[in-house]
Amino acid sequence: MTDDRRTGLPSAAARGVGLEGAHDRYIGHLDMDAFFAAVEQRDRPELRGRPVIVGGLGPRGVVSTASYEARVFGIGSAMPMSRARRLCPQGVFLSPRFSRYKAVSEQVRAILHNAASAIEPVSLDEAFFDLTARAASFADATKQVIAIKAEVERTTRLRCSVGLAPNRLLAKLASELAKPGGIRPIAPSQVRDLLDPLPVGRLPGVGPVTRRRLAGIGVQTVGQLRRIAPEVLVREFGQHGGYLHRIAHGEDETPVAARVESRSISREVTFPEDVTDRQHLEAVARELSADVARQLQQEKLVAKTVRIKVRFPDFRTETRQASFGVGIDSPHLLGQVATDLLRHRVEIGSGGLRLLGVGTGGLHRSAARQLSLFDETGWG
DNA sequence: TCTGGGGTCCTAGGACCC
DNA sequence: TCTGGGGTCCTAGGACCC
Repeated sequence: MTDDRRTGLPSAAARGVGLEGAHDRYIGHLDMDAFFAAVEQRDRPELRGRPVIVGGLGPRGVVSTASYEARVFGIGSAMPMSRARRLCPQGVFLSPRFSRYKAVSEQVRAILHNAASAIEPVSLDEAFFDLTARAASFADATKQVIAIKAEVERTTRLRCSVGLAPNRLLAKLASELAKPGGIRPIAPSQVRDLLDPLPVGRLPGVGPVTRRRLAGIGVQTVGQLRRIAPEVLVREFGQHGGYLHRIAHGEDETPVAARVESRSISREVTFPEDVTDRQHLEAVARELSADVARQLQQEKLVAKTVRIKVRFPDFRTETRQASFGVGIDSPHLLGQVATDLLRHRVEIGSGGLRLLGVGTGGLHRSAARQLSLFDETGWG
């Protein structure tokens, strides 16, 4: 913001170092419109203009993406598929084809890589990118964004929405405002007028729980949140309170930077029907472990903790974990630990389980990878 | 309406060590 | 015999995001 110096000490301290003299950044956020459904409609022209719903087709599936035609019926992401079918019986219901989406996503990322000094993918259909080092002014950055959007749409034959703003928070809000298919620059001078009327739930990081708690202290809009003293927010929400204060002011110094390494790798399944058979559950645990191990090895990582996750028919969810002094990546060992945890640390009642998951954490590079690093630097 | 699957980050309590 | 405080690691759960 242009008037950062106005607020005084607490927020300046909370923002951390390096702000003084920092000049405006030009941060972009690109979001593919109704991505999974749009890819299906692009690949199969007969689906164009029809309500297309992509998601899990089993009895317990949920909607991943609904095309704009389907949204007219009130269908949206995370909705149970059973409900979506009731709302729109004539809809076209499809299982996701992730490898297809991933290929498109890589095309988009390549374009962004080429155009920006840094990019940070958020998911298959979303990415932040930083034009600060490549643009002479906000107007110049806007021109570049127009070109980027055109290239993405020409290459993929899909529509996207793009936001441009001084930071990630605002860029993300901007791309939402740009939907569908638009470009929305937010200049620093516009920030307050734009934020103040928004409901707090529109801010990233404010979910249902925080929204309810904020409503409890009389806060419903960003403008109201902005007027709450930072000390009050910190007292109520701890660390998160400091974050709330900053985003209410439209402040976000987080850099655009691709994550280097996975912090956790996991697989889980929700069964079509609750499973009571222990043998079956243990077999599934071993399969999930093998999948996790495969990915660990692919990424040249080993795990120091192994975790299982169970969900009961009443939706209660529990986790159990075990840690080790050395890193693990073998499917057999992972499966052994997972089945042990399942057998000895969880009370599975007569109702069985509706979900079983195997996860790993405490990841670090495996020895093999370290050796190859030595090789690369000529020390091998 | 009946709730996926893949993640990230944070919190709080307890063990253990110095 | 009673009792410190800090640091780190582990565990379980939870909020949130796409």
